[in-house]
Amino acid sequence: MATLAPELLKKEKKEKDFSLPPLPLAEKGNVITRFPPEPNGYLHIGHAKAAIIDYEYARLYDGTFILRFDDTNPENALLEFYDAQIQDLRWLGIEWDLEYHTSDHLQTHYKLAEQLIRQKDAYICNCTPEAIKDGRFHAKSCACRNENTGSVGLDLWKQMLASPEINYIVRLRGEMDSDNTAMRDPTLFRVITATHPLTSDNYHVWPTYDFAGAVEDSISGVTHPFRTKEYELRDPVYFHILNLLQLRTPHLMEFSRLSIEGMPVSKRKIKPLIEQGLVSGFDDVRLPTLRGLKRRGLVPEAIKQFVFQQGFSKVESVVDFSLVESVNRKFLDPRVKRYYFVPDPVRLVVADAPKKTVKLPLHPDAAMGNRTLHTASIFYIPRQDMQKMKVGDVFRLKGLYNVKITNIDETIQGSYAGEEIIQESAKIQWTTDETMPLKILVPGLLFKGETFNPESLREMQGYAEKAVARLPAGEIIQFERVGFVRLEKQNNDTVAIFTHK
RNA sequence: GCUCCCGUAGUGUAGUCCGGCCAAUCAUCACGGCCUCUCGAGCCGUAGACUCGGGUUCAAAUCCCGACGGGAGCACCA
Repeated sequence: MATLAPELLKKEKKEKDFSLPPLPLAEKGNVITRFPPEPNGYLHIGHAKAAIIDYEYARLYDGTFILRFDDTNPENALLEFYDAQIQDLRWLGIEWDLEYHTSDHLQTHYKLAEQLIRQKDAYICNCTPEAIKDGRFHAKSCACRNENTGSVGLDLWKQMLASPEINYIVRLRGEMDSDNTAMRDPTLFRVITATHPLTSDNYHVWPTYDFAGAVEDSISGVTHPFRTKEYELRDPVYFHILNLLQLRTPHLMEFSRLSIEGMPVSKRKIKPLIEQGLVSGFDDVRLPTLRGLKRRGLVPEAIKQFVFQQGFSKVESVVDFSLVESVNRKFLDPRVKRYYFVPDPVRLVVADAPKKTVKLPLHPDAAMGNRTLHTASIFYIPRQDMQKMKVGDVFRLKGLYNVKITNIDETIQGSYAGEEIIQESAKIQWTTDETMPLKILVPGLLFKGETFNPESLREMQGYAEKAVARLPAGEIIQFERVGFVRLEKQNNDTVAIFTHK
């Protein structure tokens, strides 16, 4: 083949697909996956990774994909986030076959709990949290373990269900002497009296993640649940619970969390910044929340591809944002309109300027049409470019004609210097005196190491060409020689958010 | 402290299960060139890595042991 058609070999090598590795124990048509967010906040890039992997595997195997809200802690779940998360997922281009809430199934969970207690595989513990913690640390069990199970346990369980005043917990009879502390009789149910956004005050006994997660995965038919690595120690708990209940055990798998250098995802870090007014909210353009990324001009396809490129090993990685940028740029470049923006403008007067009407292409390659500009003798050009120039230099007003500099002062004086393109001359973007003043917000790294970077959001002031004023908010364009930006309305003003170069 | 997971260029990743075809893949970043009326895209090139130490073997990124480094868990959060 190498001798017959060497070009084929070459091409094969170049095409890199980021398709998912095959799933173990998977058959086409028989794969069910699930994405189980807790409705307690906005989705971020880490959630996106999980959701994309879950969703894409279901698709790859012609399977079923479930969106399940793990809302078993009424203190955390907030009504607004069910919807917000749905919107974020839709934006990502993810579709699900089934949607439900773990809180829909509390009665089932109660029945299973009862079964465990009856089997003496779970017990009611009324020790103090401190005692429990201490016991777990020292691998010592308490008296409740043997006393409050079976029929005695069942009785206490009924009391728990009957009154929120009975503040006991249900614990699994695991292995108190296990090396794995997760197995030292983990909590299965506890009393939480906060009002739940969906079930209101109807329930006050709530399953913990260990119980609810395992049970839901099993009874909803999930075949391949993925979770992040920090749950790995809880795998034995997961399987133990299902085995005791004689429920089907899915094929659990873990992958590492995805984090981006300088862009924290944790609410613990972000919330104080919002409260201090250092970031505008969870949709701040410096944040890796889906909303932040969207505002910044990241497109869902790019996020998806970025996730694929990361793969999903168990290696912890801190990705550089430039990897995200480059993927995004490849999506944006072919389909985004070009305009001129002049940062830090300086006035240019071309004394003998011919009056012209020019059509400038909206894209260098793609057929996107033109915008029309009328020029006279007044222009604005970037100060930075002018600082490199001296009297006598010739540069080109990009797409227009050449100008020879005759004087440099507060303003630049120039003279018309012909139309033909001079290969080695600078081509500089410009506006006429018909401009649109525009501010570009330039996001940087929110954190440098562990400390907040006070210069993480800079501003670039300048003039955009007038046509930009007619573009709809939300449009992403490229300002030539500046970078990609997304336009946004902020109190009746249009501002641009710098996406990346 | 104990337990578990992980360790390939600056960053991310393929390869590790089933040792040889790996003088190690691809991307990104950096640098240089070509192309282009953009500092974008495209094309070409340069630079850059198997954490360390032992062992097994004819042969180790790949298997074994140990160290070191990073992460996680020891919640009535998920």
